[in-house]
Amino acid sequence: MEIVEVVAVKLAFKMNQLENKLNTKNIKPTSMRLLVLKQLVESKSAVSLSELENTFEKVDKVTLYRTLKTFEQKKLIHSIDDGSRAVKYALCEENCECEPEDQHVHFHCENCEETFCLTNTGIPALNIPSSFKAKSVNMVYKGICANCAD
Amino acid sequence: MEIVEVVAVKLAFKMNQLENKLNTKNIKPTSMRLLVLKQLVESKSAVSLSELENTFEKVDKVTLYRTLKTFEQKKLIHSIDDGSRAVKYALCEENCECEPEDQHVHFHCENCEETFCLTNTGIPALNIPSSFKAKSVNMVYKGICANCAD
DNA sequence: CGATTAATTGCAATTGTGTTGCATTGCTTT
DNA sequence: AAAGCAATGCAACACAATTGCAATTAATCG
Repeated sequence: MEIVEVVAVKLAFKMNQLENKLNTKNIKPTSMRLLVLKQLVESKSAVSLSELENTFEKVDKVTLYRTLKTFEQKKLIHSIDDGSRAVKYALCEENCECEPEDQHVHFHCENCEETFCLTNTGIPALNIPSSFKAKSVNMVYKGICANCAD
Repeated sequence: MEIVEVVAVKLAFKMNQLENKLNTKNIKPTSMRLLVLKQLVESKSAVSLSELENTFEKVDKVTLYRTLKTFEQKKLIHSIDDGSRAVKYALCEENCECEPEDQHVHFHCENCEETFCLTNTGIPALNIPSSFKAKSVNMVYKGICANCAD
């Protein structure tokens, strides 16, 4: 088997994984959506709509916007309000239902402006007054990230 | 002493308190700022710039914007990113330095859109990876508030 | 007090994100 | 192939945040 074929097979396999991810969440896997998902999988930090727009210069902003909305609604990704003007998005963990107990802490770097999922740091359950009925929670630290420190 | 005089004295006293608050934080107490501060003191929930704009129809939005920025910088008020499009502002507690240990949890109602300070619920210290240097933290619950429940 | 300087406020205009409506494309089903 | 529906692209809009500059007000000094 030629090298190129191997690569092609690996790519196909990868694409298949992405397709499965979409199917699992009941999202019809169009090529557009596969592309966006691929970008999200590969990115080390959360991305905003405009960042995504820059990645694929050819693609319309509104399409990306609606793609993200669909992904979020189907609980494939979650949105993060990091205090910057733009909402960021990142992949959910396996089996995430976006309930408070599924959610984790985020960190927003004031220097490079990137936002990271601290997936290992869950958000602790707090005793807020019982008259408030919480459905979700957003917890974001701001400061200097590992890459920008020193 | 006439009733009106008593009221006048009380008002003067109140204004004096507000003026003190500004002086303590090294903010020159202009009449504009006193007015905005008064509004902030009286409001039961956090306010956005546009809400403030509606309260004083005569006042320019930019003035209010800069007033809030000044207040925030001098740590008289803190800003809250509640996931709505607009940033909200609320008075700081006495002696607040806006460090993570001074900060408290907020609650944003998805029904009435109001945002409340849960001043009694501090934000717990978490163990985030030590490579991240946190300077501040924003924690907001979303759901249905006490007034909107039922 | 009047004149000079600095700080504050108001107005006009711009940027950027998020959003909707509608036309067009492309896929599915029969 | 035709009809129907979902997805995409284009244009336009809504609104928060922000900047630059002019006008006003407050503070300082002679």
